[in-house]
Amino acid sequence: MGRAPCCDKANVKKGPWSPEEDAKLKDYIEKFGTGGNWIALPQKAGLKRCGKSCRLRWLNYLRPNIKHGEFSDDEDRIICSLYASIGSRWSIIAAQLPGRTDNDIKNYWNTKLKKKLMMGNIINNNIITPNSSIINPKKSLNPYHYHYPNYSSMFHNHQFNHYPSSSLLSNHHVISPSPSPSPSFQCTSSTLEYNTTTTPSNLSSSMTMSFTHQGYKSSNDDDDLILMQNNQVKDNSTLLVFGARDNHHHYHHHHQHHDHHQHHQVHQPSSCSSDGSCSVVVTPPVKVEDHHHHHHQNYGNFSNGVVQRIIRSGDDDHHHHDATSSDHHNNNMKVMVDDEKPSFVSENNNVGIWGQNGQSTSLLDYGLEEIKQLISTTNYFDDIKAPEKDTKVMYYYY
DNA sequence: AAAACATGCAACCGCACCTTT
DNA sequence: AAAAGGTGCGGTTGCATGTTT
Repeated sequence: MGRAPCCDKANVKKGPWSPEEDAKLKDYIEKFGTGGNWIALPQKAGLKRCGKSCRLRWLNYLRPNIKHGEFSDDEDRIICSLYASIGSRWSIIAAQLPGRTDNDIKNYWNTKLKKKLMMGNIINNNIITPNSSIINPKKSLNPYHYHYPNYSSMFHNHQFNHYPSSSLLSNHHVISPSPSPSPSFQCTSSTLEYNTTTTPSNLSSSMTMSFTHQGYKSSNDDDDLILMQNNQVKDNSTLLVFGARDNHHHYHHHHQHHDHHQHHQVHQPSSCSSDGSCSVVVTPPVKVEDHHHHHHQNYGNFSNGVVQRIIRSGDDDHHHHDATSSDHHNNNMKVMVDDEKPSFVSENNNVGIWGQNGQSTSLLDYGLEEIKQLISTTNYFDDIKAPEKDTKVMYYYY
């Protein structure tokens, strides 16, 4: 049995708003406010509209300081980066863009920005042939140390990377991320308590790799840990891993993993490793301002196109209080990177969140490729499937 | 010129969650 | 404690407009 409709559909107007309706609604709200009750508002305001419709019209169009029109480069970057870190939580993303509505951003992303990202770039010819094997990042680091003022500059490069369709998911290429100076930002309460300032200038390269499951399963079937294979990283690198194992199916799969409203995964890139360690820690996501939720879904795994955090060990993790499924066993998974086959080990303490010595990397510093990766493993190319056991992750080397 | 197709965007819908009774 | 009411979110739809054939 479904719930009762919020209004009498038969006596309610639908479709576009007329200027008269707009005026009525605007006048009423400016005089009396919403009264905390959208359902009752249309009747009081003399509108034959559903309360939800009034609310939407007000929030998305009529309320003051709504910004329409072109998105700026900065806005693009913020949207991209936040999308990479928290997925399609449009309301949260909108909170970072004054005057923009979630609906606006959502539409913009779906119709333009995503396409820009997928089609409009690979940077400065830093393309490793699609069929190349795993790249030794050491050889790739320095030559690809570029800086871009913003995403827009990348969009305009138009140096297309003509992937064969499936290679988007399975092959390896090196790009230069966009270590642009990014604005710090603060989220409102109930969103991300995140306030950061700087972008490392030493971000040097990134690459994608494929990984294969090695049979590890956590207690939760969805929490597949991964092991790297053929990894040749050897230096003081710190890695960021972007998980994107597509162990679900199509379009909707990530939605069920959104515990939307209160859970917000925070991706916390690390600062430069300076202690000689090659270790990387996969931490579970952070739950922010969660006063209400008690069921946690899959936030610690590599599905659903939401980035995972990988940060170097040795730092304080004062935010790490959300026991997601993947860390029922271990608070963290640690990836040891060395000459030999790397492996995960548990790491139960000293998890760095904000980087070392107060240095932090903005949430807004995701590279283009990372976002593309996320797009490609969520819903943009539904027809492209990774092999069953493959997992795509993205690395950042510092 | 007009039909077909593509695009962008405002608005709607169902659902999950929160609050009130 | 449970049901009902209200809110807000993300996904989807439908239409107006633009573009291509």
